[in-house]
Amino acid sequence: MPELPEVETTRRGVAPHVSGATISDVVVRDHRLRWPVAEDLPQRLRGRQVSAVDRRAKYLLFRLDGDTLLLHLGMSGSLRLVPARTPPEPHAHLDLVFSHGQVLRFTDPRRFGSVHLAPGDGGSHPLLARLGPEPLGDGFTGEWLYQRSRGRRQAVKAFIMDAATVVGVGNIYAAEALFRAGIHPARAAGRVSRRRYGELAAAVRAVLAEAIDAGGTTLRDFVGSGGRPGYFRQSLSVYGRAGQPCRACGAPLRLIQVGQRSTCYCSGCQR
DNA sequence: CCGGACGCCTGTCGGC
DNA sequence: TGCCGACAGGCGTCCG
Repeated sequence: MPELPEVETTRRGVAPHVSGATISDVVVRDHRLRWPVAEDLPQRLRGRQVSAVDRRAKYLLFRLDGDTLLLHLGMSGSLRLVPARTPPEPHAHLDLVFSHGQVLRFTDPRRFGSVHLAPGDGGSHPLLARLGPEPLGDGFTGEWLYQRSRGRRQAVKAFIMDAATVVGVGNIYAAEALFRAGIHPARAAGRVSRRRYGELAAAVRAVLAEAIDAGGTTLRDFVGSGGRPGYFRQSLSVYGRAGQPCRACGAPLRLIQVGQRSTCYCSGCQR
């Protein structure tokens, strides 16, 4: 489900309700996530205060005193704030129960999500240690993409979906950014010019920022922490529109496989 | 080092 | 109606 805009939407929804709140209990209904939930997680979290909720890549970071709880939503995960004693729906695997009476509930049918408690700011955790720059931060530029891509034969779409290149760009927003930049998704990363990487970096930033403003993209079941869907879907130019006419040139949008992922693009607008 | 394939899960949808 | 395969917003790991 979630790429960076959906995770950021979740963060913004959750943070005001849990920042400064104390975890009174942790309920783990199913330990079988992407990695098994640590058996001692409840005892290590109980009684601790959340000072802030941050985000790095697609991870939510719950700041505790000296530690950080890393939470990844995987493909189908979502976080909801619900009143205490709300009966759990199917796949509600984890609850953080707060002393103020609200429960932060993690629901994830496919169980590709994960929860880890890491020391310090979490930055040295193996899952975070090798991540590339944030797309909305200063470290992400066309020049960075250009330098990093020299000599690489990998498709440019797979290249920008690699978290070592830039974090947070998944299948939807990679397709959208490439459309905006006019770059064919299967073009070798090493054969994209410096000028076009400048345009691609700008397109990635713009599409992510717009999607955040819209509360993310809801394809089926994504909802923000308050239960509202994102409405960026109506702004998608290519993702999910195979066979439909390009809004720019009218040509039917094509569907191909790039790096084992379905990829929609316009053969007229993207070269 | 690089890049491609695979696997982890459940739910949904289209075709027969 | 039922079954069956394909596919889905991610990503770590393995292998050549």
